[in-house]
Amino acid sequence: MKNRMLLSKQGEMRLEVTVFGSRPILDAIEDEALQQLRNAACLPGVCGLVAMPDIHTGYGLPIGGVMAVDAENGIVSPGAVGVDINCGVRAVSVPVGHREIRPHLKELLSGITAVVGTGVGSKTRSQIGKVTGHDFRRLVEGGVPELVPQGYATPDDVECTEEHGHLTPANLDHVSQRAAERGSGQIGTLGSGNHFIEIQQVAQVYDAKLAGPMGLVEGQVCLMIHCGSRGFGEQICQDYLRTMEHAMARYDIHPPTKHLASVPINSPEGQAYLSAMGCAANFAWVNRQVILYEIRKVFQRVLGLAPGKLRLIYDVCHNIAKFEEHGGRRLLIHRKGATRAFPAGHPAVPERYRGIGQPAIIPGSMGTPSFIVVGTDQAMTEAYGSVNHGSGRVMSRAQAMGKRGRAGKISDQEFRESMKGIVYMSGSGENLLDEAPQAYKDSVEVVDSLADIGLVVKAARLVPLAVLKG
DNA sequence: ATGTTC
Repeated sequence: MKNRMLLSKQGEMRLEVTVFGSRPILDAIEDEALQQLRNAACLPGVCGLVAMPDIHTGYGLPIGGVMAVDAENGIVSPGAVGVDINCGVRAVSVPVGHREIRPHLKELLSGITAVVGTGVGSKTRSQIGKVTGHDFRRLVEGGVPELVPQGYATPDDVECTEEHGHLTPANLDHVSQRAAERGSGQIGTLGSGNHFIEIQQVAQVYDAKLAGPMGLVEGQVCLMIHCGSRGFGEQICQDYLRTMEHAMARYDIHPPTKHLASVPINSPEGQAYLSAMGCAANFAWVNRQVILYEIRKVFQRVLGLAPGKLRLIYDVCHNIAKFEEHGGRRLLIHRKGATRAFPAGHPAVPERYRGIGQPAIIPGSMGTPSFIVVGTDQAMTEAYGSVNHGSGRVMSRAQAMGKRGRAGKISDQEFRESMKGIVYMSGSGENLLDEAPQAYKDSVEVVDSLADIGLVVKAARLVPLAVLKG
């Protein structure tokens, strides 16, 4: 089968696993990532497991993994959701030509850094992100719709966010005090690592029927925000990994590694995790919304653009577990570094996109193209309505930066060459080599390896003009 | 990803 590899059923595996990718991509996948897939295939109630071409080794399930579990008899596993719960991306169309915006890129980036905290441990700078107590509970339990009454989100923003920016169940009573303390000062912050805010140019529209409803026009500007649930989601993940490690033996669950600690979905611990995970998911959507609100104000000040002109195309998460129906069965779909991309006609797709399919946003690495694609029936059948979430690393952070003498260090000159013509700033104030384009697979090849077999249809390719790295 | 080794 073209662009697919099967990991055959062996040992305790309950099923075979499909990995998508071109031949060169499949050949280069780390053995450890494949072993992580085989391990996950042993978990109770697992009824489907696939991996995307941006697969690489993670904690528990590899990044790029999609694990479907029977909703009645299956387990839930924090390691199959990811540490950064509802890490995700939103894309925004900006009705300005790229030539028009170029002289203002530096001013826009520095304007954004003044209101959006960046770097490890960054704290809220946005006035509207500074919430505590009851207000914090309201936001993480209610999500983006809670921002509408004060005008921090529009009904249109809500409509164009996955799950309308509000996942249930979400009850803060299932979140530790420590997680709430870490999270309450971090709404409206970018964080670090591969998180970024990028101003882009629409380099190519592949299909006007798809790009039209998204407001994407060749030569015009587009904006991307990539971040997650910060210390809040991380603490929730760590808390429940620990809880489940201790509880799972009571349920006679013995995964091949504790990194895949799991409990039954229908256990008190499983239900509590899903409710806490819901809070983290809502936190992340609120986080991206507050950042967009602040960015709209910066664009208004610098370019005189009314806030309503920056239209949210879509907001997708790529680290989450959600109940969905596939093939007549109710399943808990764990997507870890994988993006939901439902096809045309699916009721969860906003009305304006119902005829074309849900936009999925696939960022490249810093300096390389990003894509907006739509899901297909093929992706629904073969991958539980999922596509890749990015390019996927080929080099660890430590390798890229040459830490502890590790091989593979990218030279400063090589990095500068790849970033030619792009304005970039780092919120962390450190070197940017860990996120250099050379540390990632080629985003074009990754997306094409799915497009070539009909799992996605490309709407547009976007290239960076200015990047704020977290 | 992450107050980056509770």
